[in-house]
Amino acid sequence: MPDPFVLDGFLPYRVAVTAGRLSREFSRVYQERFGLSRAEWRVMAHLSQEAEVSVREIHARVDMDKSKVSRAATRLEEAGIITKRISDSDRRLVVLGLTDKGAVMMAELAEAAVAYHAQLIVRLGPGATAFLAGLEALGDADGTQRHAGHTGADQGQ
Amino acid sequence: MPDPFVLDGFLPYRVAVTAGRLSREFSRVYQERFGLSRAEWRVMAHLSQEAEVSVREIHARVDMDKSKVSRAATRLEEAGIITKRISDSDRRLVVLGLTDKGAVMMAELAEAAVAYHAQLIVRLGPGATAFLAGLEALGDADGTQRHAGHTGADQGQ
DNA sequence: CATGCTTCGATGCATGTGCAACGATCAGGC
DNA sequence: GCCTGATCGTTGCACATGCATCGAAGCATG
Repeated sequence: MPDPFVLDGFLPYRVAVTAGRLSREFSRVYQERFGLSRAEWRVMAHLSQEAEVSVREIHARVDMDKSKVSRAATRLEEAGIITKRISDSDRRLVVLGLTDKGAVMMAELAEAAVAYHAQLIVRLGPGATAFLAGLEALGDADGTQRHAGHTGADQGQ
Repeated sequence: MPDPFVLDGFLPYRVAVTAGRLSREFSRVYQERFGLSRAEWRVMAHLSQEAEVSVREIHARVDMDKSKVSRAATRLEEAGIITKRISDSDRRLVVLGLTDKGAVMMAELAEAAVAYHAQLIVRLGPGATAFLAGLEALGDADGTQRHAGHTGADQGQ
């Protein structure tokens, strides 16, 4: 993209479109199969990484407002997929954890995720490593700029 | 990402987070300066590429529901930034165009966009080309799978 | 022209979302 | 202990979003 503005080459635009497509593509797995929303899937995914995660941790690490995390957690709890309990060390914290039912679901989801990811790597071909490095570069650069509090802006949609 | 599922390495997740960050970062320009929403900015951006664009064209080319495009266009028209008129050749089509005021705005926005894009290229360093190729690969692969009508699913998050 | 089918854009409606409170809790100074 | 300020999660509210639907218009066939 030289001087004139060319939308099709504008990076935020292209990344957003790609993100939307990938997200939508994979969403079929958790939506059609388990009826999970995207927010719910993200909470589940975090729980698959660590047995117990607080709402705050999820909120801090990704593009999800804390109210979004909170509501997703409530829905998942009502569905018997996760548990919510007050932390012993800090009673302001709400600690989330998978139920047995949730663990079974997550195992299946993880399998599907790994398969989908492998498929994407194939699409990327030999440039996969460079692509990941690019994401890192963009993400880190942003991390450098952010500091105190957060801007309050919102999600990508 | 080998066998176990690792969220931090999951591509749809990483791309979505990066997209959100870039989008939010650049959104300050059009939000704080012109009070545009993201949807409105996208419509404007399309109009900067071609003098006249129909709602359909914007909807077809990106992750925007036609109702989203329609409403964004209505707001922009009310703000005196764009014009809407019925196409002569096909009276179902609504053709959008920038007003003088809109053109001035877009000129400034384009300048900011070009500057921001250049900044991102710097962040990417020598891997920029490979990163763009990766986006292409992911996007095209998806494009290969889509064919007749569209799935109906929309927008990310 | 008449008929049936498709496409475009707008709109009603239910739901999701971000943001700003708010209560509860914690940490620190005194 | 008491007070002040900060942090965490929830909730109210206004608004955006997606989806289904609708009317208007095109397009094809006869």
